Amino acid sequence: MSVAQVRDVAALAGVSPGTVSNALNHPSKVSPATLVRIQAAIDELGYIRNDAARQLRAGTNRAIGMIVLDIANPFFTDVSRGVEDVLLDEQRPLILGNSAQEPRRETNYLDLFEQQRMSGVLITPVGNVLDRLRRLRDRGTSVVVVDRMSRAKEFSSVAIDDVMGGRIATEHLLAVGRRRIAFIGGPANLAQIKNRLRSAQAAVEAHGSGEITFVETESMNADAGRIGVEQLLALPKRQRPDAVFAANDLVALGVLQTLTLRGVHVPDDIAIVGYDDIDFASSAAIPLTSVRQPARLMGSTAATLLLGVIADPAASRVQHITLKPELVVRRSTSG
Amino acid sequence: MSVAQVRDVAALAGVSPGTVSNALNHPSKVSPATLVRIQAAIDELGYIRNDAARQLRAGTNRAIGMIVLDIANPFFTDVSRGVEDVLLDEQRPLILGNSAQEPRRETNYLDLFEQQRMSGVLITPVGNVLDRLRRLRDRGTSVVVVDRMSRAKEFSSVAIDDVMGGRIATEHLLAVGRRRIAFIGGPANLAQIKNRLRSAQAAVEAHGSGEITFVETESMNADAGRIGVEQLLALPKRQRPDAVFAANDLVALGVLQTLTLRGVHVPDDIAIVGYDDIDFASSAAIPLTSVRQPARLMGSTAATLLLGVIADPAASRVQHITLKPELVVRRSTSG
DNA sequence: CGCCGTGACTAAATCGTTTTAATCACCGGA
DNA sequence: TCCGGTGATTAAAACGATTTAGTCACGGCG
Repeated sequence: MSVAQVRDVAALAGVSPGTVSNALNHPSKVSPATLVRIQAAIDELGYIRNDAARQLRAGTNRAIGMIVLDIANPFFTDVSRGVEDVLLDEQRPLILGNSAQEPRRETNYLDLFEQQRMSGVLITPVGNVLDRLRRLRDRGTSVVVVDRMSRAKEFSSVAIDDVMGGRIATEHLLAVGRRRIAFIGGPANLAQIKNRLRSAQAAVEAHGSGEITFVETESMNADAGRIGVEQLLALPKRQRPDAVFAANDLVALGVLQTLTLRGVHVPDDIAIVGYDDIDFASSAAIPLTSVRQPARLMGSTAATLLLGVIADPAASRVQHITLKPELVVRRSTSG
Repeated sequence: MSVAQVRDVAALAGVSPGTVSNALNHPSKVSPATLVRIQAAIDELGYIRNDAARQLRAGTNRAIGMIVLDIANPFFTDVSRGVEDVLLDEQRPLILGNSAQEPRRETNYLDLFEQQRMSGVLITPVGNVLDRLRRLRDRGTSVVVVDRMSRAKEFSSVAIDDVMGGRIATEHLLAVGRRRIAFIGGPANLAQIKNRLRSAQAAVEAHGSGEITFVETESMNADAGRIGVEQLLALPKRQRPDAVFAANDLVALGVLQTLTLRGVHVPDDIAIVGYDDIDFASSAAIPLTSVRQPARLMGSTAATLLLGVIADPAASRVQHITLKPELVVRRSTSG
């Protein structure tokens, strides 16, 4: 009995363990007088409930699990902030997992969440986890997909309109007179990449003049941007693009740095549009024009949606919420 | 029996629940033949162990909890990466909590970890949590303090030598001919700030010429840098510093952006040294000289230390490991 | 006066595993 | 032949809470 248990508290307060449990979980069922006696006993013994035992008997874990693509990307930490905003009020702990875009790690976290019988899971999927998500749902864990329209449409989701994002970025570049646009990002099979690229192409076609080339990268960090833009600089000068549309701001910053180093002027020679509008976009020495994604709002929306499903899994119908991005114009496109 | 349990698996495999448990936890005690039968049954039923029950009986939660100061700061995500590197091999889940420098949130996470009977906790404390940490230890949860020398010396810790960091940054500025140095950061009561500032002052004194002014800020992000440097630009030109030593890279980036906007040349007019050497430091358009902190190494070291304590809480003695920072010179101080 | 409802509390069952102690068959050595 | 040891398995206890089904006293009402 190195650590206090309900029975110790009960003994000290002169009641039964059941009453202590009621005091903790259903205070209205206990008389005010004993309530204070029990509280005093708890304080004196420094009692902390054993959550495993509670969970086993109660059958439910209040915690919410979340799996993000890349915790090093400020965009995702912003999303998690939005989730926390909502969960904190509900007194529900958030367990944050980082898949780092590796399916193996994603699976590890899904295993963990499944073993823990989480009440809910928020996920930006990387691998093919549809079956896993179904199984989670069948076991009573509610699921909401974040930042990616769930393909099977059977899970509620919150996403940001990538088609619109691709369009407004491209239209802006066209409006400031750019015609040869390079889209840098990847891998190409990511839904986000596909949508943004496709709608950029559509925007160019609608405009009637201009062209888009696709420079595919393996990942989406600053190094990828550096490598991608080197390919463009290797081209003969007249074939070079006059604008870069980067798949996210990390890539854009890599591009910006390399161009500056090479003496290419931004935006006069090459304009740059990024994506996400992370904090660093505005603190770059040449502030980045970027497609702002309401990351925090997406997080809080997803969390609210999830709580709804948890409250009544049967009644709540599947919803797909799409938020609108917004172009933030800065010096990198309008010198 | 909506979800499969050990007894279902046992029934299907034609063995007892105890044998299934052994197959899962002590495979060597089970004959190879039944091992495969049990595995087949598990696969067929899609059995997932109930971790609450396991934990209750086994008395131990394999998970490690970690509380960081600010998940939006790349420095801390790097630290967590280092922790993950180690834990992944050990098959131990990492539960990441963000205190966001708010004592209330820190306490929430400590409550959670205590209720869950975590086997270990890594923490960069914000509030006064010494009593809480002691209680955790007394209940069998091992504790290691990260990035801050634990004051009471009773918990093992890993930190990075701030005194040395302040010194090498300052010596570098002096070596490239700077004499009027402004230190921007805060709040002043943070141990890190104190140490870095004090040793910078010591370095100037040792050098014999030069001076340091302290511009205190409320927090340590890009906005703080912008605000801080505006104060300096308001000074008459001859009183302006010729170098800025920023308390971290976020601050430095804010400084850099403002100076560039105002037409002040970096590094000719004002040189800048940052701290942390986050990825964005090198992708800034004028790459930042910065004091590199081995964040990932600190994370992995802390995790290894923690695993040692967990393995044998009694035998392992308290250790305080101090890692060395390293100056990375880039264009912001050497045009 | 008898009955029922109610508020406060308790004893005991229960959650799903892991662990302990026991059983059983089999083998080798004395 | 008997005994001890070993390997594989099982039955049952145990973990620490919550919940269920009472028990008990009390008071109001017909």
